[in-house]
Amino acid sequence: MSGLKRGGSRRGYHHGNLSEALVQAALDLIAKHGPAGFSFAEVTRAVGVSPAAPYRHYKDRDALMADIARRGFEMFSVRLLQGWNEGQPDALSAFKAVGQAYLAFAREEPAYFAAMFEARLPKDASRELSQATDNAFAVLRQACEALIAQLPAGKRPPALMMALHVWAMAHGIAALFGRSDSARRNVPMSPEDLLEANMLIYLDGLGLGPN
Amino acid sequence: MSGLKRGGSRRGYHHGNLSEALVQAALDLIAKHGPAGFSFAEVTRAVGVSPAAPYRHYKDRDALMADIARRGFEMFSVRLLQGWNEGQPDALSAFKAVGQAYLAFAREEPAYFAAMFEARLPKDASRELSQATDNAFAVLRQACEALIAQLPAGKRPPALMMALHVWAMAHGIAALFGRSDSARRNVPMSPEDLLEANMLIYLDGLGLGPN
DNA sequence: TGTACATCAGTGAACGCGCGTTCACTGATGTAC
DNA sequence: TGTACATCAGTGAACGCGCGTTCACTGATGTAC
Repeated sequence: MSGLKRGGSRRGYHHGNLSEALVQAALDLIAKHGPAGFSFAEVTRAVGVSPAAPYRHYKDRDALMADIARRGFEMFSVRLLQGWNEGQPDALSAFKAVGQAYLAFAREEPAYFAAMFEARLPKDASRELSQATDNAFAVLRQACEALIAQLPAGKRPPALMMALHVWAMAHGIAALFGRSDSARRNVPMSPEDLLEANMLIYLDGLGLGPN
Repeated sequence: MSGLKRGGSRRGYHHGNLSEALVQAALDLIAKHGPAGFSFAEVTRAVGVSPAAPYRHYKDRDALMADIARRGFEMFSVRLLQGWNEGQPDALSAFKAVGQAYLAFAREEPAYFAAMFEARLPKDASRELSQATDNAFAVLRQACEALIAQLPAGKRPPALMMALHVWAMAHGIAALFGRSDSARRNVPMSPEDLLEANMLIYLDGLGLGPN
């Protein structure tokens, strides 16, 4: 319990939870104006601290952005894992739930989603960010491996390829049709239905159809 | 031949082709720093005109951006149509070529691609932009319809849904793995191979496999 | 063909503004004894 | 328990800069007669 103040009482000279508050304020601004749509200065004003305060916690704007993306990927991994639910009640249902979790995250956390995929962070922004990204992908891959295991040995696609396909399908639909914040092309199907149909047809093509 | 000067001689008081030059300069900057990474002022400096000059041609930065996106979608339609090549030599090959054209465009014209899909333009930015977007999608849909026609009448999926799926697959792969400009996740397959495999499995699932 | 005039397209100076970053500072907290 | 001191986290004023936008202007072009 590092003598930090709790509950955001925010009365004293010390904020107590500034880096957390900076992240939240940045997320608000990203949700409103996109990943490029906030300034370091604007964030300090939203939090109510001096413009020099963030430098105690982040080297610069990009470091804050990378931290937000890292947190995003960590939340994302959790959501995908919850969707997977250890493959229960059966692998196929759990697999669909992973796809739905992908779309739900894009819709419910547009600011994180933008920070993760549209912030143009340098690939080597931080070790932690790379790790968090890999972890999220590992969930997709794990789900694919469980489905692949249901196929006869001679007909199994590479799990890596399948995971990349699933990622691309979910991401394509999320990016094009599944964002609530910015105005996207509207189509006469929900992103959820669209993705489920897409994945079912794809799985059918792999021999994982209802047979 | 509206008395415009040609060849960018750019000696006189009048530029002669300023709006074109502004677009090109903006594309250069977008390629380097992303869709949010250029300012009106920076563009005028690159072109070598006064900071007030663009206002004769564009109301503001967003209007320039929308014009760039419109041009991008028009080029995009042409490239996709070339890929389709009127369904020659056969519908399946032509269909794959459309997918490859999608990826080629994302790779070769990252600035246009970013302006089209990542600039967060308001959906009603301009009538011309909406029209150009619709035209590009119509090419995908047309290709899907040709393939669907090969299926027996009872087994035909809705062309709109199929076109949306194809768009999502191509876009997902392009956005995640197919951009040369920004550092993206690298994987041990080319985006082209990845997309071709994805589409083949999908088509197989629709009953359009090699049989 | 020549001339007067209207229109067009770019000028350049100016403005107020918000930005990122620095600096010496100071209040609050933690710790050694 | 009390006191002295070190460390930490936020201050607030200041800086130079590039931005978008405006304005009256002027050079170049097109056209009517």
